[in-house]
Amino acid sequence: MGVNLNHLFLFRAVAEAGGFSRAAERIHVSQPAISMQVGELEAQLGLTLFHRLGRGVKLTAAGQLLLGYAQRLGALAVEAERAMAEVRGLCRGRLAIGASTTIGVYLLPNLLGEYRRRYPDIDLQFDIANTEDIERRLADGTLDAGLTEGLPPNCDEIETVVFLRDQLVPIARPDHPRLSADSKVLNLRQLCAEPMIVREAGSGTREVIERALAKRGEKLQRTTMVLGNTEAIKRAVAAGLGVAIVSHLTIQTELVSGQLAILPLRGFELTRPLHRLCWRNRDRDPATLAFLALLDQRYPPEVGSERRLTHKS
Amino acid sequence: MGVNLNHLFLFRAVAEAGGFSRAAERIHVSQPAISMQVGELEAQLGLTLFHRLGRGVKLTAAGQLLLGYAQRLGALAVEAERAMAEVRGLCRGRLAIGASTTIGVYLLPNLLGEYRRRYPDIDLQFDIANTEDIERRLADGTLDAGLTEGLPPNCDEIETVVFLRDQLVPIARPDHPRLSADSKVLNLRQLCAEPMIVREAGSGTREVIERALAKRGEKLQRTTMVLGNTEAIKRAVAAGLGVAIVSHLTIQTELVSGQLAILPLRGFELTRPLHRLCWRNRDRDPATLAFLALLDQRYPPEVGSERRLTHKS
DNA sequence: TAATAGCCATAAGATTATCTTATGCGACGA
DNA sequence: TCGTCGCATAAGATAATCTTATGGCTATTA
Repeated sequence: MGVNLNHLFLFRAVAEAGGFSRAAERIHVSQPAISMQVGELEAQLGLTLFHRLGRGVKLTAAGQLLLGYAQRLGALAVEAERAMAEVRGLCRGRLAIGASTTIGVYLLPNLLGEYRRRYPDIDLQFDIANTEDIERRLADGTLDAGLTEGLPPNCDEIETVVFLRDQLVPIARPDHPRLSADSKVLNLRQLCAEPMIVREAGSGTREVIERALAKRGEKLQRTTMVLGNTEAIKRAVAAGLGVAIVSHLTIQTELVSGQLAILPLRGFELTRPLHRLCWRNRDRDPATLAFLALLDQRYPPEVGSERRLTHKS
Repeated sequence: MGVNLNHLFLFRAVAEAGGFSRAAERIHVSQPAISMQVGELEAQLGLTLFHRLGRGVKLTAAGQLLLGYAQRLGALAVEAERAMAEVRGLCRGRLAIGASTTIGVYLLPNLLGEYRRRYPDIDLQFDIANTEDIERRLADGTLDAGLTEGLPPNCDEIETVVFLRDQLVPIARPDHPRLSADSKVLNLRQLCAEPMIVREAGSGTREVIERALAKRGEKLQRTTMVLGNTEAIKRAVAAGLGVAIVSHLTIQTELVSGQLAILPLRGFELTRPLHRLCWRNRDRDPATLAFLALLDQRYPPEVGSERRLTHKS
């Protein structure tokens, strides 16, 4: 057929070894194999590549010209293989992650820090966006994976797994009367009677809370304040303006520093699933696989949590 | 085995056609052939190169990276083949010819002019040197062919063919008494008695002359002048300082312009063989072959004139 | 000069790569 | 839910390539 890299590789070996036999020995093939390949190369090009001297061979003018190309082709091929090996070995690549706000602010930075430490050569990209955007950008390939609080998309190409159940907990200023030593544990009704700082209507978090309360026949009695930002809510609570229900993820620092405290609550637990979104298994590249592995290591996924559309099987 | 240009060519076809079947159709191979080659490529690299979507395929990140290399490799391979085709088609190459003085000055310029006209893209190089130098430079590859007056080298690697018998003729000023209308044709003894302008002792030309005369029992009687240069001899003869014996090749112009004339001589003819030297057949490149063909066309070689060392056969 | 060793070419047979045809399986659109 | 499209797989055929054995030519050595 046509000329391929093998022909050129053998040709180069001969040129550099100065003889067919020497080249054969050096690259561990039989001498006739070299004879044939070089002969075929010469036949296909219609040119003599080597002067056959008694002892060894010497390049012809055409051979010298070809040697330059053979070397360049060989070097390029090696470079290509190296590049591929780098992708395989996570020394090269790109990882683009999209996350919804809470995850993006309170969970992902740590995770990506660890990722960067493990694979410092991977180009890291990270965006905070709403669920809809993440879904769209996953579909068009702009993102490799997404982490969302919202409802998973109804698209079969995208795998959706719950990787963590986020606890929503009531918080208050540490000197809140309900936290005094002799105070009893709250029940749900008592909590609802507290002055409550909430997110705006339409917020996913608020909807989750209200739906859960409604299910228990309760509703918030005193929404003293409506804020559009979790951080603002935390500060308002820390200032003693009321209590609030927020994701456990968002208050780690404040719990440690004593700026906020969790109100003990009895007989009620409010969680929402956090979803890991990405393309189905066969299409993931190494950088993405490594990210998913890291995520699964930190937050073991719930078995059977994958949500997929109806299948024939 | 290893990755070769065929794998990459098919890979590229798929990437550019946007699907296995489309690529197969476009390059006239069966679709499974593509599946297998791309599959093997992926297996060898340990990477997925294409996202298999329902309809058609799409490059992965690794695939995009590889595509760049595949394109560069393909382009380089095409360039190499084109370069080889140019050498084959005499659109590229070098021709280095060495010649002894007489041939170099009076014969080769015309010949190389014709060569240049036929193959304008061949890089032409042309040196005048003595036979020994030419032989050496042929051996080390600095020259592709040599044309000499001297004795051929006793080297079996170099083919030596007589391509022309150079006539050495006696010349005189056109008003020389021996050229008058009623003068009779010279014989050899009479010529030897003329005042003769000769090359220095040791010159190849002079040796040839003296040997030939000695063979006939004659010798030059009156060497009036010794000059180291054929052109000087011609001018001396034209000035009426004597007669000389020179190569027929060197006096074409002067015969036409009437500056010199040939002395008719009876019963004696002096020729010396001119040799064409070059490597044996199997090692000649196209540019050299074309030169030899041109030489043979202008000066058909004597059959059986090739001189070679003793062989077993 | 003859014998010898080194090196490339060739032949025959075995092995490996690659292609083709036929078919399966999953995805998409009506 | 059913065809249709497109890739994957299997089996058999073909072509490319390798290896061992051998021959011829060249250069070296006695």
